[in-house]
Amino acid sequence: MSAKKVKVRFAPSPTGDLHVGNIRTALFDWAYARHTGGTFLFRIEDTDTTRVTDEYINAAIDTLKWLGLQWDEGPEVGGPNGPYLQSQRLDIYAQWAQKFLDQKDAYYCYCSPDELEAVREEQRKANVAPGYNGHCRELTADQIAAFKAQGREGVVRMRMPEGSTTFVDEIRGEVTFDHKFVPDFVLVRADGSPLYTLAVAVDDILMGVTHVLRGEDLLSSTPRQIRVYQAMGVALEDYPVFAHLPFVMGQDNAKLSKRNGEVSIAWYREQGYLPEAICNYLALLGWSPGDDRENISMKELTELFTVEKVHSSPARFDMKKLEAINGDKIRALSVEDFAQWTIPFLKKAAIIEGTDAEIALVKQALPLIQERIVKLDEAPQLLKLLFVKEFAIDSEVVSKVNDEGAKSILKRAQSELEELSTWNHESIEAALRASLIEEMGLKPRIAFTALRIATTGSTISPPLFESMELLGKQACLARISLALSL
RNA sequence: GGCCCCGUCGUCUAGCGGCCUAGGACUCUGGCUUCUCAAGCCAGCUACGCGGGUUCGAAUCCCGUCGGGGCUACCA
Repeated sequence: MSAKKVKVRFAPSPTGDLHVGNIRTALFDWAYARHTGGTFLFRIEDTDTTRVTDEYINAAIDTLKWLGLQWDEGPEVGGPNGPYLQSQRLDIYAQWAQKFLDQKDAYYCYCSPDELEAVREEQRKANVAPGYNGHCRELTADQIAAFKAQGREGVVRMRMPEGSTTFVDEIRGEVTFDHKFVPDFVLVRADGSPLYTLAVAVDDILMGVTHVLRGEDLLSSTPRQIRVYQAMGVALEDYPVFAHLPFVMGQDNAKLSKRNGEVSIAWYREQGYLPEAICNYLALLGWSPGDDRENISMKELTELFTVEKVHSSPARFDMKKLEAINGDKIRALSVEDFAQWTIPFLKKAAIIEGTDAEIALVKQALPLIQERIVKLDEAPQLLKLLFVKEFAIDSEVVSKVNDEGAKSILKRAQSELEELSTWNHESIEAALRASLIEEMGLKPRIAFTALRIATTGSTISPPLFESMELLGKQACLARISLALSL
């Protein structure tokens, strides 16, 4: 391998929201670029105008930023090899296509889609490898004129010579494709627009990409890219290094889809997964540092990541493990960072409006829930007891504080708490234990459950005494009175 | 069908000829702790797809087989 500076590209085709598989690829691309001190290039492959939209392009840019996968060249930041949207590079592809035609590496093909499909159908019936049959390979000028007279617009097709293509995949080793199974492929549509096969190869060369780390679904298209390099006159040593990453599969061993798990990163963001957790988890799918380490920061990933440690076998996506890692990352957050992440979720759930007083209370309460949640979107449910205007006990547990036993507990607690001069969780707990547990002889579980329901409205809450402290004496007593009046 | 890729606990993985009666993590089960829920701690279950070789010795090398996946577009 040459000593030239590494340049890795992430080049999605935004035909939808970026999904788990895309992100895993982006993460590895980014990590490899950072590990080697190279350049991370971000390119948008929007040659399929029927499927790519501006909305998806913007979402992709936004997602990469949110994840912290900062690119050195690409949309918004620019760079020496722009533009980085293929839709803005059409003239470049047209020039190369023309050059290939001039060199006779490519030719016009006038077969209609229906005719091609008919050929393929015949091949399937005859049990022959389906593919272009070379019908228009050697058309004469007269034949071309005849097609044009019929009003046909030709596509530009690349001529695949006889023989085979062998390349070294950094993950899989040497791979060979016999050209018998790589038919002449289309570079330019009849409407003059380029296809992936043309654009990807031209751009990787023109942009100086040294390493192509991409999904294994593109493995079998590699001989076609190499054919374009040859037609471009690229020297062998200037071909990029290929490494095809294994798939991320869904729970049922099918490709990840809506059916077998949420795939859109936007969904994970809304659920309250931290980017660091997503990246940490995804890093472990198809790669490992080689030892038992699993808690890996972004910085550590850039230090540890090598292509040699990437697997060749596909990995299944496991939401449970992601949740576990997310919980770990949440617990590791400073209160300040945890607050910054959580406040938007509280606002969105209309638990708080965002006043200074609310924020101050939130920050006091957050340590109580930090080890109790796995996703940020669980925070509103646990904290709402501190902020609700119209307090009400959850209907399904109301019956538990309705009976005489519960009322006697609440009455005693009420009188004890009214007497309390110092209002903090230590004093509250001390007073209640002395009266309810020791004097009344109640089991803590019984006594505090009744009180928990009365003051927090639920059987599940942050720690009781700390919650009462934050709620305040007045509110606590008001809620206990309310429960007693039921 | 053809071509290509892949195959260690349920899942992610460690392992690159002897350290393996196969290690870690998640999940699950049981227990401890406990004001609920968590967190934490302890314990347990469960794997080298199968069949042949090579070798003193194979999860590790070779062959076959079975299984899974991708591609087979004027998608990427």
